[in-house]
Formats: sequence, C-alpha cells, structure tokens
Amino acid sequence: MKNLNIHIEVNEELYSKKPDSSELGQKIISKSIELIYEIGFEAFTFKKLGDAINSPESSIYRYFKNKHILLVYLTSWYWSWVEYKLVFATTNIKSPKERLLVSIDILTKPIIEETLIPYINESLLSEIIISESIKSYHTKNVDEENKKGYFKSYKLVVQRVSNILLEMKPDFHYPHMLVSTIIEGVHHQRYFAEHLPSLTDINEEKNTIENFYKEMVLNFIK
Amino acid sequence: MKNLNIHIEVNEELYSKKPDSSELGQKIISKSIELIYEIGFEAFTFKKLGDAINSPESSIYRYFKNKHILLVYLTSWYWSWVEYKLVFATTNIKSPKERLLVSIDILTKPIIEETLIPYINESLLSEIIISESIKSYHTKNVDEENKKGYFKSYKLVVQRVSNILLEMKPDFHYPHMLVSTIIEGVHHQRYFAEHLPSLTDINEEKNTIENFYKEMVLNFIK
DNA sequence: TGCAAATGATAGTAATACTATTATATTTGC
DNA sequence: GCAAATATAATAGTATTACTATCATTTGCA
Repeated sequence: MKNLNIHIEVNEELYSKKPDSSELGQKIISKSIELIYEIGFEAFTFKKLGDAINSPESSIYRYFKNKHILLVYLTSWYWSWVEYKLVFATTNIKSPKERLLVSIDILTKPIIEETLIPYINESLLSEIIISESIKSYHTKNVDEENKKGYFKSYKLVVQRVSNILLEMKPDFHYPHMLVSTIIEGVHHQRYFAEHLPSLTDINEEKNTIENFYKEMVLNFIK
Repeated sequence: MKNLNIHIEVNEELYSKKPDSSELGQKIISKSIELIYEIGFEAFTFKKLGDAINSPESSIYRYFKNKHILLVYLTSWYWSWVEYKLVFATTNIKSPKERLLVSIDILTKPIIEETLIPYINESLLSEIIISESIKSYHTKNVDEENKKGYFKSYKLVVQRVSNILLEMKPDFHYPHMLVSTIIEGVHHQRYFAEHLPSLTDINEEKNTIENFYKEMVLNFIK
C-alpha cells in the first residue's frame, strides 16, 4: 500500500488552514495525536501542544478553531483512511461473502504499524479513535455539525459495508445498525479489555473480538 | 413497583455527603439531571447548578468533589436501579429464555414515566445515560476509579444478564461481550436515531432497536 | 436555650480557551 | 536580488472554569 502518493481528503470546514500544506501544520497533526494519546483529550490543550512543538498556541489557532474541531478532523481523517483501506482490500473480489469478511477484518483488527502518511502514526490514531472519538459527536452541537458534513466519512464507511451486507441478503432490515453496532462495539470491547475486563470475555484465545463480531454477523444474516 | 420504600444504594466513595439525606442534596440530584439534559455535560458547571437551585457552588462541593464524580454517581445510581428492575422482572420466571427476553426488554426499551424516587426523573436520567454516560468511564483515570469500585453497578447488570445467557447456553464463549455490546449498542442506536439517522435503519416500523437486538441475540446463541 | 451542623455569602487563585497586536522570519513574484 | 505578501513568533489580555478558603447566618435537636 506504500508509495501510492495517496492523499486523504478531509472536509474543508474542519480546518482554517490546511494542515498538510506546511511543516507547522504537519507538526500540529503529528504531535496532537501523540499528546492526546498520552494525556487524554480532556487534559489536552493547545497551550500544551504549542509547548510540545515549540510554537505559540496562537499559531495553532490559525489551523484549527479549537480542540474539538481538531478531534473531529482527526476522526474524519481516520474514517477516510479506513474507507480507502476498505476499497483497496475489496476490489476485484467477486464473492460478496468474501468481501464482507475482509471488511469485517478491517473494522475489527487492531491497527499495528501502518505508514501511509509519514507524519501520521495510524496506530496511535486508532487508539485515540477507540477511546476518544465518541466525544467528537457526543456534544450539544451534533446536529449543527452534522449538517455541515463533519461526520460524512464515518457515514461513508458504514454505507459501504452496509451495501455489501445488502448484496448478500437484499431483504435484510438492519444493515446500517449492524455495521455501526460492530464499529462502536469493537471500540468499546477493546477499551473494556484494557480497562474494565469484566465487561468482556478476553482470555488466552487469540482474536476474541474479531471472532465475536464475525460470528455475530454470520449468525445474524444467515 | 411503587410504594415499596426502595432505596437505591450508591458506592460511598462517590459522594462527600449523602445526597438523599437532605433537601439540598436532593435538589442537587434533581436539578443536575435536568440541567445536564438541557445543556449537556460539557457546558454543565456547579456554578450554573448553584444558580438554578439558589445555592452557592461551594455548597454543592460539599456533596460532590466535582462534576465528573457527580456524573459517575448518577450513572451508578442508574445501573443499580436497572438491576433492581431486572431482579424484580425476572423472579419467579422459570424459563431462562423467558427471563432473557424480559431482560433484553429492560435493557432496550425506552424509559417513559417511571417514578420510583420522587426527586429523580428516571426518564431524563436515561437520556443522560444514553448521551453522556460514556464520559463517566472514558477518562484517563478509569483504572484508578475502577479499582475504587466506581463502575460496580454497571458490571453487576452485565453479570446478571450474562448468567441468564449461560443458563441457556452453558458453552457460550462471549456472554459478557454480548451483553455489553447490547447495552452500549442500544445507547448508540438511540443517539444515532436522533442525531445521525443514516447510521441506523429507523423507519415507520415500531420498536426497531428492541427487535434488532432481540433478533441479534437469539440468532447468536441459537 | 444553647450548641453543633448545615448552609449561605463572598473572595480569591490557577488554569483554560480563547482574541488581539506587533515584531520577525520566510516565501514568492518580478 | 529585492520588495511585497504571507506565515510564524512573542507577548499580552480577557472571560470563564474549577476549584479552595473563610466567615457569617440559619436550622435542627438535646
């Protein structure tokens, strides 16, 4: 997947100045991922980010209106990236079942060492998505932000996998619910596995979460 | 279920002074539910709560260490209440399958007009749980707070329903994962239905969410 | 009645989430 | 190669938040 010169597009309303257009912008993205991962989104501030990259916070404000928008940006980037991986992994596969299984793999497997964009640590970013991304849409302004298209890339991923489900079972009533249940479910289970293990069933078995959701889907649409 | 003089117990570490022991304490609980529902947890402050009940914020601090702990308290109260409902609704039912179905009903149906405790609006509280409760455990201090037992009542609910699942299918590998997937899934789907409907499949059909999860479980453990 | 406990009133502090201004680099266009 | 435009740095300032502290007042009950 390397050396394709791929560029992930993000809704223009999510930044004031395009972060990949300058070194400072890229440093902001890169370091914010590390910093949010380290200290959590609540404790993360533009002041701390500025100190970490040796720039004043006022410079960061030129790229992002506030830290919430930055989180939405990162989340949006992430889902566009996942969509790209979905497309890449499913083209040329004829069997819908095979495409479904590949897609579930992409949605459920942990992200380890992927390096599409040099200044983005996809693995750390996926950790942020697991523990913080809900905060990007659980706010009082969801409706307004939704109208502006802030969550489009997430919806596209859900739509894409739903379509595969419908190919397999055209009369299936709940394709979107099933896909969004898997996506959010995986995040919760990974988070629980690390912090509240009694809410899961993680044991020595490998790939418990992947197997659980794969079984769930196959039993459901059988 | 009324007039039973039921008292819902909450972990003592979650309050500095027992809120149901005084009028002020009850007003704090009562009004905080309304206020968080209205303006969202982020915008909610003890200052605003104090203004709403005509007490200085310093008085509120005598009951709760901070707004995060108050949210954990409310969440904990909610799950104890759900557990009580689960016990009440399943006693004397012999068939595990019947008990499972009743339990899923309790976990998936919207809460409308229940009035066990006069100063707690259970319906509004359930709305808060849907949109804000994730924030009670998605923090950098989860592990520490988990050790102190802050999330015990949630775990008890999951454990209780898991046990029913295991009665039906003793070799089932994922009872906890399935139950926590349902609980969190229902919250997400309700939230999506209201704010991001393209992530769901809500139509004129009644009880879509309830049916979806019921079908999911029955197909899974068949 | 008298004393303790609860609440109210007020003040104060450090941190946060910004906005504004001016100075200094850096890039680009000619 | 230089001026003009643009980006960034440095600094200051403000309203709000999330508390802590202190002291006055009210209330409950022995």
